[in-house]
Amino acid sequence: MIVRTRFAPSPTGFLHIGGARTALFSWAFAKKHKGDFILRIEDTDVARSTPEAVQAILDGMHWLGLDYDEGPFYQMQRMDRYKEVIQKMLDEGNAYYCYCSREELDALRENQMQQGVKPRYDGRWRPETGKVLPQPPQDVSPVIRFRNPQSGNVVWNDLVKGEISIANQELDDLIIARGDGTPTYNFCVVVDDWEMGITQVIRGDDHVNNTPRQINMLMALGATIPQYAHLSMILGDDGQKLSKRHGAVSVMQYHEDGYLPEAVLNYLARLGWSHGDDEIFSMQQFCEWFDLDHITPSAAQFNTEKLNWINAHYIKQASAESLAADITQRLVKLGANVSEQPNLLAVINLYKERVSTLNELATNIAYFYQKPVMDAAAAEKHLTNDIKPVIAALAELLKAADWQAESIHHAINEVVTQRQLKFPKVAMPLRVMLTGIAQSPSIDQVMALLGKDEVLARIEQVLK
RNA sequence: GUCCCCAUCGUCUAGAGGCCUAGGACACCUCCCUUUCACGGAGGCGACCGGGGUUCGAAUCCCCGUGGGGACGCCA
Repeated sequence: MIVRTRFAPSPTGFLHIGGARTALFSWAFAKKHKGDFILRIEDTDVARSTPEAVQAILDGMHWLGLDYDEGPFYQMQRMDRYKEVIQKMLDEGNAYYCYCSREELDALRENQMQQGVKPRYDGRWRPETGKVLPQPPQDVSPVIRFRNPQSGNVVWNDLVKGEISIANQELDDLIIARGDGTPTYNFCVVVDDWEMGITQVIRGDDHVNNTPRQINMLMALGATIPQYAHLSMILGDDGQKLSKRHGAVSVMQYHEDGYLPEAVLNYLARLGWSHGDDEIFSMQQFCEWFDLDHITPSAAQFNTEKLNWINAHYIKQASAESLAADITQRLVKLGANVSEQPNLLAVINLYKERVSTLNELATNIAYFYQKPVMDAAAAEKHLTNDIKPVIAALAELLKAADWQAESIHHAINEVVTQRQLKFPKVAMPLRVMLTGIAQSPSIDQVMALLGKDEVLARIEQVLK
């Protein structure tokens, strides 16, 4: 049987890191088995769903390169079909009308909570043989409930968590259609997973408790039960739950912060899944290796430090050419004027092994394209009066120098030898004058790229 | 409260009863490289939640406890 997986977000916000990992695992599972990956937008909560959120999810998936074979399907466009199935369930006695008002239900729930029992519908409108139902009130438009079995257990072998068993007694008759006739989440999922032929449902483990209900409905409909794999959640850097209020960020924020999609993907792949000691691997490799057996059932804490390390790796590995367009944008954002010279590719190559994000890269090389911002502490420490004559002498030598890193190095060495100094004694003030800070790659290479005129101008600026 | 799930270094994890003196990675520390800072290289620190079983033998299986999380909506 062909594998068919799906990612089914509700468009109430951006694609966050947890959703991205769920999508990644579903996607990889389909790829691994040469199956289909389906995108389904669960937008039945009209009040909270927005087109902007749909777009944000699409953007996030596109940035990560998580392409889908089918969809996006929108549940709001499948209303007719849901209503047909509801009618079928009504006809077959698997569903029934319930005329309880919200107030009535609230009171029931509160009462049960107080008594310390699990709040659930008491079945007062559930038809039973020999039972006399109350007279339907005129002013209530009824909801439709699924007639859940009352005995036995629902058992499934979760592909991540192992066997899970829940007693039907713990379940109640859930609402599958609202008073206005629109179907609810648990029902739409059932119809869609069934009719879209989903073979493995890979989703967050906040859905574990929905699974027995869904299985019961699937069985009532005579549908094939898919396999389920419930992924545990991702905690924030601080070990706290990620929520809209606390720490949850869009995957697009990682783009903005200068992370490469391949780094985010690689990091996410290793969060909760492993393949021996392998840490760095391509998505192609991941799709070959991926399986559900090596997913941890426990929650994982997000670790930005490690993401940074992986990102640094991918930046190092990337060609300057592939980074140039992105870096240009970031430089412009920093207010730098990216001109022909110094050559951006050469500058990127000089710096890409030293940074862990693209923002860091852009920030670090900005001084090539705009006047350096002088770090006060560095200036005070290195731009001492006794060194200024030395630099002035060097400037004279440089004026005549052939502008190559090697000849620049020679010029500096000449001054260093003449004055009987250590190399850093000259290199450090130079570094601060030219870059504004006390850290940079080899100063001769920096100077070579910066250009003779600019170097002399910057030295002059400080000396005068 | 009720039900469900989870539990190995600070963090991500390896581990399917003997290969475990518990392995790798990030972080941290030391040293090396060096023109500063990084990068890189070599070392180091550091964990099986507790208690009972089962077994010749348990990080691995079972039970209890503890701790954490999730679910209990006319949200998804």
